[in-house]
Amino acid sequence: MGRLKRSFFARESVDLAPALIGTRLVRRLDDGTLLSGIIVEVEAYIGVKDRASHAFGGRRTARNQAMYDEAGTAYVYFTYGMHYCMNIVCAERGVPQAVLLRALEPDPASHAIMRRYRGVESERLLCSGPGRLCQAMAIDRALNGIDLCTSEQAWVESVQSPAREVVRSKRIGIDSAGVWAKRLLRWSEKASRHVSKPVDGKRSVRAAIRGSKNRKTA
DNA sequence: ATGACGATTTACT
DNA sequence: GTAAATCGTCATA
Repeated sequence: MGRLKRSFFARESVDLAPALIGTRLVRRLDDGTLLSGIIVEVEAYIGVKDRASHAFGGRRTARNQAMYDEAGTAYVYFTYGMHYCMNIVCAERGVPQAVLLRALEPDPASHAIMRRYRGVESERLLCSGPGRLCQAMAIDRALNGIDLCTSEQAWVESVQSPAREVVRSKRIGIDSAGVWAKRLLRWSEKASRHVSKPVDGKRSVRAAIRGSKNRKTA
């Protein structure tokens, strides 16, 4: 359906994050190829108070400057020397809030190309993680700072579909953020098998199988 | 100029 | 479960 407008993104990250679940991220390559997927997992980064945010304490650097731009701006950064992560900037200009896109349910028409970009066969592993989804969607530094409300390279669309059950949990990979590591600022579609990590308190299928085996042999 | 580290992923025990 | 991969970024000097 239609591209989401700036008014959709212009709100607090804790409000935007759950609203993004079930919408569609679309990427248009230079040759016109379209790649897309339904957003099934996101995290909110609350701003200067948020120890886990790149903008903690009001930090403003060459890397995170996009976080201070207007709502609907893409904030893409490089991390661990090999992966990209994509955020959607929100709130008002000058207020560094953003929502990290952590997982997509890839649309079937995109599977073949995503498999090539990712180098894996498993559909489940195509977009189930912030670095994975960027690799699958060919999202890199070049998209940092683009306006998702007007860009021809990437945008977000509303989707008509049955209500998706959304669950909250703790954010991933920010254990060193003190009390902020415990806040429930991650949202994911409960039924999705394309989420990057199981929600708190739920073991992965693999862990459950291993657990039952150990129980029998104990 | 330098060193520690990361909003991750992958392979392996 | 643990560890390696791999390099830009940021704080400190």
